[in-house]
Amino acid sequence: MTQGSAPAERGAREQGEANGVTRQRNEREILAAAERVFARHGYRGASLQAIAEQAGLPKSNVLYYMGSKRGLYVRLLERMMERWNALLDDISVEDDPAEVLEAFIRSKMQLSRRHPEGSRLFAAEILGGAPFLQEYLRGELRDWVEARARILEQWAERGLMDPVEPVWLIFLIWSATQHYADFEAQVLGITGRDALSDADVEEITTFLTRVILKGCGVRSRADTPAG
Amino acid sequence: MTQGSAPAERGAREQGEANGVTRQRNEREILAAAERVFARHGYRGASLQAIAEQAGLPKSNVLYYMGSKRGLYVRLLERMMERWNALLDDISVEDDPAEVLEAFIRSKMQLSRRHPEGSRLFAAEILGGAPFLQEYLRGELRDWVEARARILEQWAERGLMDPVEPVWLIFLIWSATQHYADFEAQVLGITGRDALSDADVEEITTFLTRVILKGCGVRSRADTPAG
DNA sequence: TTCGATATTGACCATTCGGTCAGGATGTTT
DNA sequence: AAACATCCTGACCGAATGGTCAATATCGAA
Repeated sequence: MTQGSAPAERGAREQGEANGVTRQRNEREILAAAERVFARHGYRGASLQAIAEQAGLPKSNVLYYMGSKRGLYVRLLERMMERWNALLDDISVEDDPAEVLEAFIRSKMQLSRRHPEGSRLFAAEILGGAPFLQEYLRGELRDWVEARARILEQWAERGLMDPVEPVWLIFLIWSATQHYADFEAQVLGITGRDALSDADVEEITTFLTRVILKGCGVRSRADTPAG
Repeated sequence: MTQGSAPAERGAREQGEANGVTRQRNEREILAAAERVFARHGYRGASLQAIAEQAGLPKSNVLYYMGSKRGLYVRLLERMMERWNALLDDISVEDDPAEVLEAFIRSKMQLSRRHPEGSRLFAAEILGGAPFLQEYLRGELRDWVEARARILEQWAERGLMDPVEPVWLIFLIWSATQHYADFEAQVLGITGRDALSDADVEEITTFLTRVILKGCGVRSRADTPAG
């Protein structure tokens, strides 16, 4: 269950050049199917058979493309981490807190909406104790949080927002936005909908932005249009 | 994967009377072990072998007590739902919004802290599309939410808080509190701790209460001690 | 001590798991 | 057409899966 070094899988090795259309399509299909199955059942609970069926390919073919179950899983996690890392990559103390926080909430919400399966895959991994992501959490992601936490602190010092613990605030935003992907089944069951519409998502985003910004004492243009 | 009616399992049937000490202890041990394993790996990913090992019993004995994997799982879910249902069971429009909301956040936080495995078990179930809990979500829980939503609306009408969409607010509180159980691995990895102390939990609870109450325009005694 | 009920568990079963491999299909280059 | 490399997949493997069952062990009541 640790990550270790890739054991030189037989197939699927840097065929970026000699790629056919079929290969690309199959690979895409497998990744999409695997994301669904892993998200739904977790690493152990997912079976290559189920993934193959959803991808419309024989199991052997999946292994031919991906080498191993573990390799496939790691690849999916890495793809999700890339999407994640692209979030809010360049902010500085000079930026407007209201704008940045709203952009954060909005982009995080969109990430959950655009990639619900990937979001759930990530959630399942963390839920299981993050066996494959320990290193990432204690390294990259920790630095990411620290850097943004310092900016939030400086905003507080300048009186642009309340002096709240920045890390708890970041967690609050993460959890609130992630919720609508990870707990989709619950949200839909309780609200009695088949799916969340774009309008729903926009409404929720507005709600979260308003409550969280106001809750942290961030001066938002919406609240003080003439100030 | 649907719930259906229990198929009259062979063993473990209303032995509430003729119970020995051993039975009680074994049952408790099995349930605790199963909760851990199901929480970590989900329903499909969990194995009776692993549960039996963690409970210090042979696999056959686990089946003797619990009848089947499915039965064991459902029993755990029901136990968790009972704990959940006990939350905030009696509130009325006459109550003080600040007090009620703080009590909600605090008790939900304590539930996640006291039963982290159960909390993660529930999360895994929802993550997988809630195959066993559809009925509960669309029935009991939905009513629970509706009832509280109406009270929140009335508070807003009376000007005791901002007119926010109550359901989104309830989801916000759920997600923010649940986060510290479900994403514990992430929280610990990022904050660099081995575990969250009581003091940490108290600090987080205070933070959440302050931000959310302020964010919804609820007048809290902490903010206006002389008002 | 005897005896019926309950508790316990090792052996076993059919099925599914991730993964291997030989060999045929396909396609590109000469 | 010949030769070569890549692609594809059915058959198969040992291990693990949830579950059954018969045999044994344990224990309270007679």
